[in-house]
Amino acid sequence: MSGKKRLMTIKDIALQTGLSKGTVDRVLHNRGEVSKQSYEKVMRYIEESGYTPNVHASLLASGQSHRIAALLPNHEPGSFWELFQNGLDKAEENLHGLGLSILRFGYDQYDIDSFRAACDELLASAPDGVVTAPLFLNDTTVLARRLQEAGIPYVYIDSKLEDDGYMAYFGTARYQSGYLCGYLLADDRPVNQAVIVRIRRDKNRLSDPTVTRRAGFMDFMLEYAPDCRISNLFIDPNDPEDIRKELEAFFDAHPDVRHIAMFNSRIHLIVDFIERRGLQDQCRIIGFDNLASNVEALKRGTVTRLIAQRPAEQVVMAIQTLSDKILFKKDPVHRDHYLPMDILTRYNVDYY
Amino acid sequence: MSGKKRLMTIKDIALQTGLSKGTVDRVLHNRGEVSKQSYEKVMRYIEESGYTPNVHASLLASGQSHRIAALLPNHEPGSFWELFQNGLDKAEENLHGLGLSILRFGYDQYDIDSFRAACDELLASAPDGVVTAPLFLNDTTVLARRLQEAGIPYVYIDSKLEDDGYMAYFGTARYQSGYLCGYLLADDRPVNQAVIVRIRRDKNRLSDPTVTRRAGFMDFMLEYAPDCRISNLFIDPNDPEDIRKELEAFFDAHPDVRHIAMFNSRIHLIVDFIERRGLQDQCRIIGFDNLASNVEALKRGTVTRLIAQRPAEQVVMAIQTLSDKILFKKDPVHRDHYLPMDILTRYNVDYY
DNA sequence: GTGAAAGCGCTAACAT
DNA sequence: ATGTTAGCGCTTTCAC
Repeated sequence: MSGKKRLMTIKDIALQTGLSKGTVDRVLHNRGEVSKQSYEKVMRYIEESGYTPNVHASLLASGQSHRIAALLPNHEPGSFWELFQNGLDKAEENLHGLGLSILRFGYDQYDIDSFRAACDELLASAPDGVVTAPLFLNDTTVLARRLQEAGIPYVYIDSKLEDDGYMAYFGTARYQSGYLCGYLLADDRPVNQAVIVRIRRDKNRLSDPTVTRRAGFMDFMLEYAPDCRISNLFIDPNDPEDIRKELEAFFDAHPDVRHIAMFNSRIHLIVDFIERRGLQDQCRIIGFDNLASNVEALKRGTVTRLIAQRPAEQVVMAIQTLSDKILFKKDPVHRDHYLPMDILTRYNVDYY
Repeated sequence: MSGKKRLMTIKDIALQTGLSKGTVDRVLHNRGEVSKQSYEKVMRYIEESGYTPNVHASLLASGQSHRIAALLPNHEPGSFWELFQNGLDKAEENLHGLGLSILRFGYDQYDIDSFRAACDELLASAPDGVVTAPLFLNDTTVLARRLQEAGIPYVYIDSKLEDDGYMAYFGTARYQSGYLCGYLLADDRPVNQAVIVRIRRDKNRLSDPTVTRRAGFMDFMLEYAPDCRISNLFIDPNDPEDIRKELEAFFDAHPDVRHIAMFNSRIHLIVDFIERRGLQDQCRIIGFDNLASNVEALKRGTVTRLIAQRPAEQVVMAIQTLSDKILFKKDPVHRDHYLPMDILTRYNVDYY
């Protein structure tokens, strides 16, 4: 087994072109200090021969260990952001032995000062690459600018800013995911009434993914169920009593509503009420994201569908992209990567 | 940027233990020819210090190029097996420069002799790892035994044999995918009649994925729509005229059937008929696999849902697993990997 | 049983 | 602008 098929090396190229290894290396890395003539001779030969550099030798010789910084909100157990941390753990495995490590920077997503402090720490650590999810729009823009100035590549996940300096983005298409939500809720059956449950809060400066999703949802409904009356109901996520009261009042006033959607990851908040009121078998309920509590409700049959956006995969791919850049100088082919919106039912969720 | 954090090397170990690099290496690789005393001194120091070998140096020094053999049916364009070839292409990119290459062995899935010939070729090439999808059950078992004897690790994709020697399996849960198909077809609405369209053919010795899927489907229906009359309709995939005739006869005899399922990748075969007869807006049609022709029909709205099984990802993960084993001696944590069954609708299919 | 030394393919510093 | 050279950490041969 294991053939010893000797592949071409820069030494071969040097020999064939009558130049030295050093010059070939300069060409390969666009380091300049090479005559146009030599440059072209080498390039031509490389293309003809299909030479590929030996990654192991390259990495060994340059012998550096690199670090990727991950800037994400602190996560309570079972929350949306924990799904991303799982991705970080997974990515870290892949990096093992490749001379790459991950530095994690956390902050309180409701405290902009903690975010700023984390940014400062991050920059002070002088990483070779950064992955982050833009939550504080303005301050992330500031961070982006500082990273650009330092020549540090950065990748957005979950959502992106249009700052033109990011190397890549991994996330889902939000408008489309709202549209899909409409389809899953209302396609193929008459729907006269529906309710969108929303979070009542002051969202000072925070990016809100649900706005775009709601737009997609409304457009679907406008087209396919134009006569459907769509209500909006606001709840306080941190006050179970408020949730109960609001839902109760709503369903007392609208006893015929059987279609419910929520555009954030908190569909689990209403599950308790639905089950207490015995509505679970009559309602079609669509939510987002495979948090443990959401998945439980899906498997019980209370939640009808979850639309999930592969948070861990977003992180893994972001880190992969950064390590390709850092180690192999490979740029991503595309900049924006819209990952699949997975439709989860009680019968396929176990395989995700 | 880029820290030069020097990690520990075997040289350090040699210095600290008062031995030489050579002896340390012998210990690290259990090559024997080392006194018990030295062996233990080294082992102890390694554990204390948490030394990790530098993979790049190791691979560079041993300087071998390895090969992974892929044994898959030849693929007509647009067919199920072509999706796997895409995975091979993708995997090959990742291997580039890692000293790993892929050898492809094809065969005619309806000609067992061509399969046997391919097996012989494969073994003659003495690869370092093998990935294959078991179609000819008996002969794949033979291959598996020969690979075991040769000490060559092999990975199954798409389906697996219970031969106890395979290193890993990547595929979907078939029974569950059939059950899911039933759910997508019949949940949440009354269904009195349904038809399963099947392929009429002689399946000599071939593994048939649809058997298990059908079982899952029937179990779902038995539980949730016990009164539904389920017909089976057989068509010849290579004879469009036969398809038209059979479908026509069926729908003339059962004009009220509005629910259709197919458990292989050929749902596209019936699309033409459905559209000609103008049934597309009245039928709920579920098929498997994201072949281009299936996806087109999904996007037009004729096919309602596709259940897809990530064929390319199966291949990529299989190759990844093999290369981890071959290059880094890493064994997979799990043996069997059931990949998600993706539910594709016209509104999320573009993101897959 | 152990040590010394050459060399894997590449990088980078230093000559020229 | 180009060539030379000394490693990077490990494997492997060969001598002792």
